[in-house]
Amino acid sequence: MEETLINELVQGMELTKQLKNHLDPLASSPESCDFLIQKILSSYDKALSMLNLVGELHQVAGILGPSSQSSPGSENFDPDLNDQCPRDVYKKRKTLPRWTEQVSVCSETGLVTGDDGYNWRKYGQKDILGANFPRAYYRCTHRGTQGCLATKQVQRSDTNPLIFEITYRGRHTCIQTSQEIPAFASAGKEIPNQNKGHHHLGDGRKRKAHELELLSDNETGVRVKTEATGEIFPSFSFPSMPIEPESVETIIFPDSLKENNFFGIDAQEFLSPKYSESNFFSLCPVEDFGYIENLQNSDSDITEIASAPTSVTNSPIGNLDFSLDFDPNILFDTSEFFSETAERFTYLS
DNA sequence: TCCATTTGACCCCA
DNA sequence: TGGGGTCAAATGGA
Repeated sequence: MEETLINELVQGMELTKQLKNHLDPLASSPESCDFLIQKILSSYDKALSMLNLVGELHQVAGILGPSSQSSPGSENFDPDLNDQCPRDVYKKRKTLPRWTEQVSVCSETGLVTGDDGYNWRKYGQKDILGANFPRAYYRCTHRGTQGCLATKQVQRSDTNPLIFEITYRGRHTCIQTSQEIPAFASAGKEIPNQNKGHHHLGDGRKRKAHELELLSDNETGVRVKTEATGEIFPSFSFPSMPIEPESVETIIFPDSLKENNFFGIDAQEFLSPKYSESNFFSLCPVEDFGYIENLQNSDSDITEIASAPTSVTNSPIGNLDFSLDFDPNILFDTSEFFSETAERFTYLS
């Protein structure tokens, strides 16, 4: 916790320095300055939130075992969990912190891929009563090996099909290797314009990590606006460290990022008879920058979130192949920043 | 062969 | 008792 807190503060300081450099009107755009300001505010906000979270984390630590707090990201596997009766397991899971994100996309958007930096495995999908779209259930890949209890649920909003609600439950107690959390800066450089991309990670395996993708036959561009204010600005969050359980966040892809070709993107056909009528998209949430790192797709990724169990290949959305390559130099020195971010993700997990 | 996804069945709780 | 959440066998892809 302390280390993470320090990281946040250090990051805020670094960003402030970068912002200072950007204050030169000839060297920077107003968008990038806004972006940096938001990042700085976010860092300090999270640092403050961490201080307020201490009590909660103690509570969680009591549930998961002492190691979950004293050494986040280390061996936090609760050996008793698997041996417990199902009732106890359910009780534990119920007490895990939970928070929700709403990921929205504007209609003219293209595909956005990425993930939150963690490896998720889908373990179920269910039709929810009263909901037009099924809910997908994911859990951390490291559940078996490290006992990480983090799960998430992804469901498309009924009221606005362009909004996905992602409910996270439990914090990651697993160790995400550096290969699994590549630096964001590498995303734009190492994964440019991939066709039907299969992105190899450190372990050499293809990884299907993105839970949402956005498909469109229109020009790619993602913009997210906060529901509360409608204000459009770069807003990234760290669901790994929720400010408070049950909080709802909206992830926004700023125009500035779009203009800077922020995302390396692949698109693929979206196949679903149930949702093809409205050209449904699937997109990946971007939590901080860690989300954007693993840009990949697979044939199954799209359907796993938003498709009906029985898919038909009559989607009006054709094979798409577009990309947005982010030039990290436009905004700041990403290598340093994202290495810190990766470290923080590892730590938080 | 390994791993991820699918999906029907089961369990728990309101 | 029904719905939400999870399990686990079957299946498929690399």
